[in-house]
Amino acid sequence: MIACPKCAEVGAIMKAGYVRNKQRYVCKDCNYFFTLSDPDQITPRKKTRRHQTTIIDIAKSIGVSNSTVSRALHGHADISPETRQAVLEMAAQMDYQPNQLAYNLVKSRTNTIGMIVPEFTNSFFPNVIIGAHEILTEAGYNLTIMQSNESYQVEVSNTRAMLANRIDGLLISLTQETNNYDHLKVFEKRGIPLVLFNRVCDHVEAPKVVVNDFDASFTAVEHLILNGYERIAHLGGPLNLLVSRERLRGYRAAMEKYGKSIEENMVIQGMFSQQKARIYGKYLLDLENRPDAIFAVNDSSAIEIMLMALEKGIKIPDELGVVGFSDNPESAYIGPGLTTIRQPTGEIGKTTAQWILQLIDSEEEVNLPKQKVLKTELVVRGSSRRSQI
Amino acid sequence: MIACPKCAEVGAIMKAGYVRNKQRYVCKDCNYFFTLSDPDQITPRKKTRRHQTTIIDIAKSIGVSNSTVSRALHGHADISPETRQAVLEMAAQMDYQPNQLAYNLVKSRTNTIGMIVPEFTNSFFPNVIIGAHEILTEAGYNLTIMQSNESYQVEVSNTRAMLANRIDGLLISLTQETNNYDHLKVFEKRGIPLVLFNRVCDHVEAPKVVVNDFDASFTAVEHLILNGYERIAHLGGPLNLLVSRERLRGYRAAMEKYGKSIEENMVIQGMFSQQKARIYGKYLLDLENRPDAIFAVNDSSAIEIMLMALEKGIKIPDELGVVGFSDNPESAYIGPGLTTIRQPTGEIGKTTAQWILQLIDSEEEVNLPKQKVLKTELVVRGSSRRSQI
DNA sequence: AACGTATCCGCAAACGTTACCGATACTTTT
DNA sequence: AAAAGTATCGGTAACGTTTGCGGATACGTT
Repeated sequence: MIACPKCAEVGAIMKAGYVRNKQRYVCKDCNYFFTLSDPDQITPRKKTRRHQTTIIDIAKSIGVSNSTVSRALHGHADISPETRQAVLEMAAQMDYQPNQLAYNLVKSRTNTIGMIVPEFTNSFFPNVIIGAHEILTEAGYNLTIMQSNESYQVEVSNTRAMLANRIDGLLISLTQETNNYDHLKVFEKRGIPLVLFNRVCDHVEAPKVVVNDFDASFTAVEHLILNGYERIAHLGGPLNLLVSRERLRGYRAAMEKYGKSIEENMVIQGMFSQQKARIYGKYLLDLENRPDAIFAVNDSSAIEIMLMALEKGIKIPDELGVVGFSDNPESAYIGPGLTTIRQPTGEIGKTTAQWILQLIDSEEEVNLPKQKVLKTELVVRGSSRRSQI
Repeated sequence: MIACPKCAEVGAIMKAGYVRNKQRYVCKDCNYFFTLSDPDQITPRKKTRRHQTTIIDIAKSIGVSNSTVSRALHGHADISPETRQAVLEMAAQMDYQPNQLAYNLVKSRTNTIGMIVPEFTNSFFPNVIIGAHEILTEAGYNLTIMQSNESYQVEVSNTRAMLANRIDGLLISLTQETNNYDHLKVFEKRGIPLVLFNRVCDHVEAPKVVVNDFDASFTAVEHLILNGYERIAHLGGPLNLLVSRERLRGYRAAMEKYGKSIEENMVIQGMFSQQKARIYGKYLLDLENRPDAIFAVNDSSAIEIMLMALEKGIKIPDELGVVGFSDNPESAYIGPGLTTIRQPTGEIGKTTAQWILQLIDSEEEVNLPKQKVLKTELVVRGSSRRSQI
């Protein structure tokens, strides 16, 4: 018969339904509910996962407490040289690897900086990453990178993941689609440092690292004008990005300064993509009265246009001047080299990283400048160097 | 006077040393040790860090237990629709973000795949990353990337960090310096899946994703030979990398097949770096009897050599044929386009990622093939297309 | 009534570390 | 020798989740 595990009574046991497919009993005497543990089903959940040696293992094997081990491993004070030595040796012997997860949980910090970039296809962001990586590694931080793939949705989900993983700070360059910034404001609210770079926006209270897009754009267009081009088109980026607006402003300013009239049908703001570049390029080159120069928002668009022009037999730079932006590696090598604006990509990364580190260290509100503007450089190559008229 | 906090005795209090620079007392009566809490130093560690709402907060505010909240949030069974609804609403209202760290700790998994690459400067690895990223994101995994910067030391410390962060799997492409593989064997021992790609090695039991380097190399050299080049030099990579050895083998095989004698002073194995490429290039081009073609281990080296040759007035492809490896973006645009081997970078990334996912899912030992070889493609451009003799 | 069943929820133990607060056992000073 | 100081160690509560195991209620069935 079945006996009550509590009062050892035998007579008062009654069935009392099922729990998880196991017969359940109740002892009417002591009102104790119970099920019979199935002896067949011994150790039902065995540790399949190999056990990683923990601090406790070390502690046990040399007969000290885990707090002692912890302190010894971290070179803390309050530990005698002998025990420290013993702990370190045992740790090495047992092949101990600290569990960062537990550490992170208790310290509420991860020593990890997150970075979200829209794309990897151009050389720009990889180079920024290299710069940031250098600084962060030096400071003992890890860098985890995500790619929003120019999609707002992905960007949002990326920030969520970053948040869930409790990164100590976020470096982000926005998607060309991004119009809503609530997902960034969450970081402010949580007090997690945030630095925007390159593709920045207003509407969010965070430091920004950019280049002097206005000046660069102005210089580029001025350069074209000084080389005798008159009817200069601008193939710009999406206007929700500050970069695009600044470059547009620079373009307009330069045109205005030199008294060139802007033909509005030759100012196009579009998305970044090869396909779009082809479409807009075709449009511009097929115009009744086509421009004699094009200032494009990036090198890949510029190159796309150059290739189309060459195909059509339009001579560069004589019949068409082209200037790009960013100085991709291929730009130096294409037909007549592509004149472009070189951005200090490594510097951007470094600056961004340094800034986030400062924000993390300084508990609250250092009054740093809201924005840092790095200098670009006009690289003149064949695509715009017209024999002076 | 000082009173004992326990027995309220006043007479029997004596000093009893210091703890952390604070005077310590003992009550001789009840043998109770204590320190005086400094009233000035009120709330010494105030919660500067903003409190993030936890599951417990939600539980309290709607009067259920935290286990109920947890189950509700995860769409578990055993929760009534009403409570689930209430929990979800409250979670949204309180702006709850799950703490992945705690989750990771209890589940012993992080849903994160680590990736270590030697460099970012060429387009190769970024493209691999794009491919891997796509697959992993789709499967709900995060990808965290580290850069070993072609340094063995950094690679080791990267693997340590990955280990500490308890990644679920590692994708790695080795440094050109890497000769010791103990840091990878740790992963085997721990049962953490590992996939090598591109820069792989023997000596470690893990799946490898590579391209058909031998065939590619053979094809490239054969192509040069068929274009009438006779004295073909090979600028290879460091021989501890399998890639380098395979490419060298392919080179030798092709030369042998067509009865070309190999002049051993024209076979150079060196490190990947622009500087080295320049040095070796100068050496080759300055040889008494210089080669009439060069097959280089990568495009940047090849381009470096092309530029040097052009500078010296050596005509490409007539006086010098050049073939590279990888098809960097700039290779299509340089002077006479650079003939090169296109690698399926995206595919490499995808394959690697798919493989690690399989390894994670299948508990132990699926007998997958040990190695996957992807196909490359010879891209013929101007640098090797000699007018047939 | 007495018993059986299904549904829903709570308790509490992990997960591995850190850090606060004491507690020993000595050594030194008075 | 008593009192005070020093150096070194331990106990244990967090950190925020998940989850196995039971408990409790409500309802259906003999």
